[in-house]
Amino acid sequence: MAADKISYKDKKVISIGVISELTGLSERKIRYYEERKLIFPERTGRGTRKYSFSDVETLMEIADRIEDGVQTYEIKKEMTKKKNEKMREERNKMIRGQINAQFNIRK
Amino acid sequence: MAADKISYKDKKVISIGVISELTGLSERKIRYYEERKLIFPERTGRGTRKYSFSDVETLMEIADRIEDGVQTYEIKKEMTKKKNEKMREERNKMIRGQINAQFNIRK
DNA sequence: CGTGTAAGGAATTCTGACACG
DNA sequence: CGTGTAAGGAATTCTGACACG
Repeated sequence: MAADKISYKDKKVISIGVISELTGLSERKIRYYEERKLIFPERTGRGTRKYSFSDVETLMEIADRIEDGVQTYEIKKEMTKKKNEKMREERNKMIRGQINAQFNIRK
Repeated sequence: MAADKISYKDKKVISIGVISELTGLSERKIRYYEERKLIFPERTGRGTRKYSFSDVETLMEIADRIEDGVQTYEIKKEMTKKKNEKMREERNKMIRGQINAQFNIRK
């Protein structure tokens, strides 16, 4: 159930034309942000890019940062930082969970 | 928030080629089920069909029924019936909610 | 009835490049 | 650096039709 919801948001099924409409960004911009490693579409068998709803959100954030005059390289650093913070959080949650499990076993 | 989740599942953004891959159905079949009013894609400005993740689920159900030898007309009736049941349920929930609200006001 | 296929056109997407700055 | 654009090719999608049954 929960896995289903994740898959809708992250499943790469949207073509660049629709992404362009959804984000208001030109296809040129979208391809350029990929070149700068800010976005990672999948490719179909014959090379067409496919994006997810998550990618739409990421692109909106990128567009905001660009508007603020931030360079793609800086944006990439920001995004990496955010991702690491999230991973640390997840890890801590897991460790806490395991500690609790230990206590429960001893009871 | 809740509205966001609905929008991902029901947002029509997927082209027929991807839908074909996702469902394993030929494009011919997918277009035919539309002709028989079982599925309702949106169209982009220039006429390209766009489907949602909900449509993927609906198509899988249709494929199952077809495999059972059920005709499209019957499938349509089944789907209409199911939809009506769901709407009755929703309505009852709402009425119950309003009755509860009435009681709360009197308290 | 449900589905495959060949047909021709229109729209989409792709890449590499030139341009401006 | 970020983005527009013209260029040419390849892949996608669309419709209406013929076929089988």
